[in-house]
Amino acid sequence: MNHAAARPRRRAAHSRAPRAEGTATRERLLGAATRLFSEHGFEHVAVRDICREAGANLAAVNYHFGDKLGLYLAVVDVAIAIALEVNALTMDAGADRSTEDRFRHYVRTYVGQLMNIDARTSWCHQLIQHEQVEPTPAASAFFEQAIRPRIAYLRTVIADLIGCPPDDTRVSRSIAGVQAQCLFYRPDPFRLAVLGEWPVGTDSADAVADHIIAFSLAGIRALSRSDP
Amino acid sequence: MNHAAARPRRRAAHSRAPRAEGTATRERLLGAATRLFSEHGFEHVAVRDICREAGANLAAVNYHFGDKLGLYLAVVDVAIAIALEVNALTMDAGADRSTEDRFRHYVRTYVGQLMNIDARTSWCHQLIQHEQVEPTPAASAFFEQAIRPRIAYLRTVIADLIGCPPDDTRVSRSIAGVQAQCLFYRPDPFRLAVLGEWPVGTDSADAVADHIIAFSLAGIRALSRSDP
Amino acid sequence: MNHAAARPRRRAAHSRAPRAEGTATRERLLGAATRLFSEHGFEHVAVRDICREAGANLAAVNYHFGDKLGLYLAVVDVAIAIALEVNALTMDAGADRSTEDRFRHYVRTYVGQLMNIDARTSWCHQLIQHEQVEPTPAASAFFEQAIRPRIAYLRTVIADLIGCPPDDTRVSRSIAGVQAQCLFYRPDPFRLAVLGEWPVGTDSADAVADHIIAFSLAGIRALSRSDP
Amino acid sequence: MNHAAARPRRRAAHSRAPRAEGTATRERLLGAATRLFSEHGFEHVAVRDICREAGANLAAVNYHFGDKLGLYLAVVDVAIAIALEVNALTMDAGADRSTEDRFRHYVRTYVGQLMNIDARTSWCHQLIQHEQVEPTPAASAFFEQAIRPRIAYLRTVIADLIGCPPDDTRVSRSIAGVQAQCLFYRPDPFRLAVLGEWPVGTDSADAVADHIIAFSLAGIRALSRSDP
DNA sequence: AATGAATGAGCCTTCATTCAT
DNA sequence: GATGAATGAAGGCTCATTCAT
Repeated sequence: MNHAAARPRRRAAHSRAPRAEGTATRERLLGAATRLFSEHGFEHVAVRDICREAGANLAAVNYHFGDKLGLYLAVVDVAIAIALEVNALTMDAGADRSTEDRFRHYVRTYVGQLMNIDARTSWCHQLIQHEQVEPTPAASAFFEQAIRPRIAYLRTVIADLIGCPPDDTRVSRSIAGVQAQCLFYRPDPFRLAVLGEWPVGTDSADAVADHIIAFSLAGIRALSRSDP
Repeated sequence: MNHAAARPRRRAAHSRAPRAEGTATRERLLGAATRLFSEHGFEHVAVRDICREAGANLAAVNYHFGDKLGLYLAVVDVAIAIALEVNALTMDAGADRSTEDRFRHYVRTYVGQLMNIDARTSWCHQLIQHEQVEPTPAASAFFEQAIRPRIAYLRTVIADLIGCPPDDTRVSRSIAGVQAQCLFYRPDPFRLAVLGEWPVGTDSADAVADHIIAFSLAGIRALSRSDP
Repeated sequence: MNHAAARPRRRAAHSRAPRAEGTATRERLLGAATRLFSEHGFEHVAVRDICREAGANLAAVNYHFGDKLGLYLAVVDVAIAIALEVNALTMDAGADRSTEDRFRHYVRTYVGQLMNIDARTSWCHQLIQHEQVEPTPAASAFFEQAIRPRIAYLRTVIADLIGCPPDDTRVSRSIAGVQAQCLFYRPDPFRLAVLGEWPVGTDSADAVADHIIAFSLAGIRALSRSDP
Repeated sequence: MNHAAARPRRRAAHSRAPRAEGTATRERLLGAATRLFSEHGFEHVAVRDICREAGANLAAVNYHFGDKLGLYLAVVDVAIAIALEVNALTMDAGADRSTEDRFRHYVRTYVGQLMNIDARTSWCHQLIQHEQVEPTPAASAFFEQAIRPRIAYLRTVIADLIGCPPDDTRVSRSIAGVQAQCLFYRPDPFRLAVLGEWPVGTDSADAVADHIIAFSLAGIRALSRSDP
C-alpha cells in the first residue's frame, strides 16, 4: 500500500523495512505535510515550509520519504485509509434495514463527514479537491481504492430504488446527482473566502442531509416511473 | 476595468490612460494567457510560457499589464464578460414561457455550455474551477458580477416552483442541488484523466440536461409539499 | 556549430538569433567558465563560483546559456575553434617541404603549443584531459572536429615515411606513439603538483620536440624495414 | 599504513588500534569502494553508493574509515601494494638476461597488465589515471612508492642501452617516451566511448608490446649515436 | 560492532520582476 | 511601442558527516 516504494526512484531511502510505528520527526513531518498539502495542494507547498512547521531539518524529508512527492504519497496513503473508514461508516446501515434506509444512512453519514470541519477526516476532502484540479500520480490510486467502492455501493442501492439493473444509465446519473449535491457542501476555499457560509447558512449538517435525501429520493422515484 | 491599475504597486506601469483597443502584442498575450491560465490556473503558469506562446518578449507582460496578476485580471475581465453572456442566454427563455419551462431552459442551456468543450466559452468554466480551489484576488469580482445574478435568477424561478418566498431555506438548498448537478458534468482533469468519460458515457449534453431536469423537478415538487 | 542550440532543452534561452559579438556579462561568464572548467573539469565547478568570478548574478548563466551544460558547451565550442587553429598551424609546413620536414614541423609546433603554459591555447588541452577521464556530451564533438583531422593528417605523413598504405597497422601504432609522447609533456595537475617539472627539467619545448623527432623517426624507419 | 589516522580530524574514529584483518562489513566496503573509486574517481562517488553496493549502513564508512577520504586512502593502500607486485613482475626478467631482454620483458609485462581489462590489477591503472587529472592527498604517496621505483629501474636499463650516465637528459626523455606509449594503450573512458578500440584494433597486447619495443629500441639506439 | 536518525551546507534551476535603451 | 539584459529570491534535491543508541 505504500506508493512511495512503488515509484521508481534513483535511491530508495528505505530499502530496508519501513517501520510501522514511525519516528517522532517523521510523524511531525507527516502531520505538517498533511495540513499544508490539504490546504494548498501539492505544488503550492514548499518542502521548506513543511520542515519549518515540523521543526525538522530540510533534508529530513529526503531521509524519511525520499523526496517531496514521496512525502505527499505518504499523506495520500493516510488519506486513503481514512476514506476507507468513512466508506465503511456510510455503508454500515445495519443488516436488516430497507434500501431506502440504507440510502438515508449513506447521505446522512457522508454529509456529516463532509461538513464537519473539525473532524479528523476533514483535511481528507480538501486534499481530494486539490487532486481534482491538479492531479498528481496519487489521483488514480485514491480513486481506485476509495472512490470506486463508494460508487459501487451507491450503484446497488440506487439501482434497487429505481428497480433496474445497476448498469442502467439512470443509475449512473443519479449517483452523480447525489454525490454532486453532497460534495457541494464540503467547505472549499472559494465558499469560505467569498461566499461566507452560503448555502449552508446556520443549518446543521443533519438538516442539509435531510434536504438532499428528500430531494434525491423524489428524483429517483420519478426516474423509476420513466423509461430507461 | 483594468485591475492592475487599481492594485497598489510600487511603480505604476500605466501612468498613461489604458487604451481600450490594445495592440497586436497585447492581444496575443491575452490570448495565450487565457488558454494557459484556464488550463493550469494562475500559479501554475509561468510568464515565460505565456510570452513564448504569444511570441512576445518576456518584459511585454510588465509593459502591457504591469505584472502577472495584472494580466490574469485582464483575462478574468474577459471571463466575466463571457459569463454574463452565458447568463443572458440561460435566462432568456422567452417572455411568455411558464416557470417550469424557464427552469428547463436554464438547465438545458447551462449544461450545454458546460459540457461543450469546444465552445468559445469553455475555458471560462475551467478558469472559475481553478479559482474555486485556489482563489486569487479575482474571485470575489467574478462571483459578484457573474455568479450572484445567476443565483438570484434561479432563486426566483425555484421559489416560484416551490411556491414559497425566495429566501426560504428550501430554495437555497435546491439552488445548490441544481448547480451542483450541472457543474458535476463540467470536464475536469480528474474526470478526464482518471474516470474517462464517466458518468457521461456517450450521452449528449441534452440527455444529461433532461435527466437533471426530471430529477430536480421531482425533488422540487416534493419540497413544495413539505413544511418549510 | 553551436551545440547548445542542438541539445534538447525545455526552453531555449536564445530562440532568437544568438548575437555574435556578445554582451559584456556573457563574455565575462564565458571567460570565467573557461578558466574554471579547464582547471577542474565540468562536474567539479559550481555555477556559483563562475558567477562570482565573473561578477555576474547566479541566474545569468540560465539567461545566457540555458544551464550549466549549455555554458560548458559554449566553452567547448571555443576550444574546438582553437584546436582547429592549432591543427592548421601544425599542418602548415610549407608547400614544397619533404615529408620528413612536415613531420618535424608537426611535432615541433604541437609540442610548442602543449608545453607553453602561457599560450592562449593552453587551457584547451587541460579541458580535453578532463574530458578524457570524465566524458561529457561534448566529447564526441571535440573528437570528430578537432582530433580526427589531426590523426588523418599524421596518418598520411607517417604512411609516407614508412612507405606503406595509410591503413597499415604500423601507421596506427606509430601515430599512437608520436601522439602519446607529445601529450606526455602537456602540463597536468599530477605532474605539476607531485612531480615538479619532471621529465621536462629546465629544457625548452624545442629540445623536447627535437628528442621526440629523433626518437620517433628512428622508430618509424625501423618499422619501414620490418614486415607489415 | 592507514592514512585516515594520520590526517588531522576533529574526532579520531580510530582511537583503538586499527585492526589488520578487518570485519566482513569493512571488507565489503573496501571492495565496493575499490570498484567505484576506480571507475569514477574520488569526487564522483557518493558514500551512499558505496554503502548501498556493500550492503552496509550509511554510517559504516565513518565507523570503519573515519570518513570518505579515509576509505579512499585505504583503497589507495591496496592499489600501491598491487602496483608493487606489478613492478616486481616487470623487473623480474631473470638474472642472466641481457639489458635489451630486460627492456623487452618490462614493456611486454607492463603492456600486458595495462591492456588486460580483466586482470585483478586492472582497476589500479584506472585509479591512478583519475589521480592524475584530479589529484587527491594520495597522489604523492602513490608516486613515491609505486611509480618512482619503476622509473628508477627503467633509468638503469635505458642508460645502459644508450651507454650514458643514468642522469643524462636523453634517458629521462626516453623513459617518458616509453611510458607514454605504454600508458596510451590503457583503456580510458574517452577511448572506449568515443574511439572504439582504436588504435588497438583486434590486436593482442603482445603485438602492441612488440611494436613499442621495436619502435623504442630503434629510437634509443639512434640517441646513443647522438651527442648528449 | 554497527545502525537509524538527523543535520547543515551546498548544488543547479526556475521564477517574476526590473531597468536601460 | 517594445526589448534584451540582468537580478534576487526561492525551490527541490544531494551530499558527507555526526550523534545517540
